[in-house]
Amino acid sequence: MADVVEIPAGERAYREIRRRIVSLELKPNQAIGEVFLADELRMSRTPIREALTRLSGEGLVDFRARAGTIVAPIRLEAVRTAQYVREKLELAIIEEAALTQSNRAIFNIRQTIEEQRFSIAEGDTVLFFSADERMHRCFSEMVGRGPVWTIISEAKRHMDRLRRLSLQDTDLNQLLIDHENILAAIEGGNVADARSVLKIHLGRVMEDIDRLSSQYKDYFSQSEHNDAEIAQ
Amino acid sequence: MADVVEIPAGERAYREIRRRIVSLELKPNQAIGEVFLADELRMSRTPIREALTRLSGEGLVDFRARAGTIVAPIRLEAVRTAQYVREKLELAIIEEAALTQSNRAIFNIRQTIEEQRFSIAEGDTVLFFSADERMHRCFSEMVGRGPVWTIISEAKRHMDRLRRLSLQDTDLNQLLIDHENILAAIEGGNVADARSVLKIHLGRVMEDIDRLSSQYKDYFSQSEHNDAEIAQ
DNA sequence: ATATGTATACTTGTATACAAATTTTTAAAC
DNA sequence: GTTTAAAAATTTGTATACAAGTATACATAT
Repeated sequence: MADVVEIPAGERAYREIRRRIVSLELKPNQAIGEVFLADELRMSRTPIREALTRLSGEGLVDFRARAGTIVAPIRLEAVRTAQYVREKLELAIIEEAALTQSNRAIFNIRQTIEEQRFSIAEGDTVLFFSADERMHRCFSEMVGRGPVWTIISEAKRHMDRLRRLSLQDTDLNQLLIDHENILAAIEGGNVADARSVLKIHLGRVMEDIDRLSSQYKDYFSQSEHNDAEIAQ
Repeated sequence: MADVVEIPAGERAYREIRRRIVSLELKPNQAIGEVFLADELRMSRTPIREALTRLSGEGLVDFRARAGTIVAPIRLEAVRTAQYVREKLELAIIEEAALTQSNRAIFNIRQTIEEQRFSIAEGDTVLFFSADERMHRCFSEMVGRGPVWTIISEAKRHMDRLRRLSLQDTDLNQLLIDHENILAAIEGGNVADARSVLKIHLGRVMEDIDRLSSQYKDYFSQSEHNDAEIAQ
């Protein structure tokens, strides 16, 4: 008997608000009152508050005590950190991947690549990036490091919003070619190639930062000295 | 005029409960009712709930809908992931550190090492590990990657509880020697040494896992297939 | 026109009340 | 003694009420 599980309001709120933030439907620095969201999502303030609390922990929402809540600005420092973390971890993973021979994994990766090709033909950029995510996750999973992708993914949230901004002018075909080359290197067991192609590939994301951060100036944090606090 | 800022109840609850969890004052798998905590910390359930929500996001607390809340068991999978992430990131950082010459940073590191020596003499293991943390953070900061340590630190929380378990039988002097060797390698600009010593050093933490996980069996998760969920 | 002080409206922080689900206890039947 | 069923107690999930701080609008003085 399949138990139909009712998704709790707090969970729904969390997912929906996060979706709106990373999709830029809610813009960085935009004020989001709790009553507004509660009204919008048809629930009381309590689950909304739970969702905002979680999002605040992830750095996507900033509380300003009794003065309002805002979508966190894109912090270039956080983007820079995410890029560093991602590069170090994913390079280590791709290295192991190239040393692993798994037909199953190769098949999965190829499938996401085909999906990317399709999404380019359709002009569906959102689908492209979701397939892209799946592919990178495959790399981690094929070497038994699935949870590492979760860590990368969390560190990457701020970067994801930046990526959204550059969606229009990104050359998706180039990214697709990168992906094919990475897959080829993995299949061929060519560690050096896998590393170098991936490194270049990951670097492309950072290329447009200067342009974007001046074009969408009010989406970014100005101070630059807002570090996430951490009590030992 | 120095504004005396009142720390909000939710924040106090979060810090206190987290402290009790990582210090093993609250034991893994132990039930922690919201009313109990509210009574204990002299506040209502609302800020307690906020704290637990945040801790749940960090994987230190598990909610079981309407059936109670527990301190999350130590998940060996999470420990393994933390070890991997830490090693890859910190090795990259120590490499850069060895290539950086900063008297200021060297001084800071040496100071934490002296503090460690003092804490061993005093038999204060808690102080030792807090100085240890500060030292590792110094490495990140001296190469301009402070926020990376935050990421490591978060990934590391499960490992921290395991470490607490092994406090008694750990040879702190050996760890101190490791630290001195790492510092020497950094000062000498010896990248290879810095890497290899740190790698061995980080590996020591994992040595006692088998013994501990059978000795304190009920502190650990049994299933081993509890991955943190992540919606793309 | 600009600056300043005050009142008002708004927003979050916290407490409390209530609903819904789960676990535990209790009782009964076998 | 064991199993089953029902009832009670416990626990979280959500809504609402209220408290307290913040920002805004407005009047006033310069």
